[in-house]
Amino acid sequence: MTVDKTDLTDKQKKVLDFIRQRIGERLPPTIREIGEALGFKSTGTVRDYLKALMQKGLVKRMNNKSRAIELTERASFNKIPIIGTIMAGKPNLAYEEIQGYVDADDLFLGRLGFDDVFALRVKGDSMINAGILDGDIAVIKKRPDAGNNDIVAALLDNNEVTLKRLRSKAGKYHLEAANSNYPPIFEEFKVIGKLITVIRKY
Amino acid sequence: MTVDKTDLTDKQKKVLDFIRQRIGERLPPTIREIGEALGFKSTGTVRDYLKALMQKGLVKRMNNKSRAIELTERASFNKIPIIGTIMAGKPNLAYEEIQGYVDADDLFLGRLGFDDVFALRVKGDSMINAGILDGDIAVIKKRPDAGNNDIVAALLDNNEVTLKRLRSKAGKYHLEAANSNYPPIFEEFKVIGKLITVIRKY
DNA sequence: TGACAAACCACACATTTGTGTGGTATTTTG
DNA sequence: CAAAATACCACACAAATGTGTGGTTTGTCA
Repeated sequence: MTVDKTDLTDKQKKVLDFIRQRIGERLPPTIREIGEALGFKSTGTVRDYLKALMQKGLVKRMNNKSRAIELTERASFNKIPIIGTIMAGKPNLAYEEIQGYVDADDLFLGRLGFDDVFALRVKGDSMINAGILDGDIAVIKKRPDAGNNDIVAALLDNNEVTLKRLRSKAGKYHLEAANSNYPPIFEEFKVIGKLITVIRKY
Repeated sequence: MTVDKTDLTDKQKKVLDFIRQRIGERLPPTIREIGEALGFKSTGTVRDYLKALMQKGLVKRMNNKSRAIELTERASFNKIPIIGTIMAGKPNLAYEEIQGYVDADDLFLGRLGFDDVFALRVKGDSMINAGILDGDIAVIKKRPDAGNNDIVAALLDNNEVTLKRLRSKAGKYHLEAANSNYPPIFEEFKVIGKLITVIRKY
């Protein structure tokens, strides 16, 4: 019986979000800080919530230690999910085939809302002349202000997601590989997001 | 009057390192946790150290809040300093011309000792065929186990630091660019470190 | 020499923080 | 319907934690 994030009640989500926010900002909160922030007048109330979140496996704690609240990986939003690979993407980017996580940090991502950011593992050599290699991690920002010459993740008609450079010619956009072996794409496509960071590990 | 890290005494460095370690692992420590870890029998001792570190601008605190110890950017080792540029490096990698910081995280770097890791901004196109472009950030691990075919940061005789691929031929090592416009380097050189990560921000 | 900083200690005290017990009311579920 | 979960509260208590005062010793610097 796996526990799903959707098992959480709205209020439990709010508590979890607050903890996540505080951990991201600085420090995990104390029980009373949680209560004050969310309007609970009793520490017992907060403890009830923490108990629920622990039972659902989203939170870990240490006894008798102040602020010793941790998010489990499942609950953590410091980690951007790596969804599928760029050449074999799904039309909707459901968090179904998460391959792993990339740690996001403000310095890399400029303090973005994590909801709008995800990462894809690049497959293939179609962007090789832009210095993007097979196996690289492409960090993409959704619903972007993508414009001419930006590198974008685009959804094609055949439900493939591909990373290409966006070009405009005579008012019409098309996609261009950075590899002369690949022809430009003039078919219908939808821009999913804009490439903001590339990471390669050796 | 700028404060330099070298202003710190050895003991102060140890305290700072411990705080940094704990923040990286999980939570900032309490005063007593610092004392226990470093063998101080009095909370007053630890407070003296925190006071010194605060005066030197390396640490910030909040009053009456448990574990409310923060490292300032200058002291933070979650941030890897970007030292100079790869083409204009200095023979000793003193932390003198730090251009900025890169956030390191275990997921990117695999929980390395930060002392051994630094970053360089790549200048030039000599590694372009390895997908390393002008302006990229190259994360380097010092004193490495670099071997044949690894990309390394190497110190040349003319005191330049350069990023190249290490090649062995007939038992002798030389450096090779990933760009046919640049000839291989057979002169004397010293391997400083090995490339472990490349980061590119758009 | 005297002033000062570094590097410690002891200990009392205030405040913060976590824990535990025992409630009430409402909603969900078998 | 009864049981369980959710969603709260009050309050006492213990433990953890930060603060403050007042020391000692050692070495450096002017």
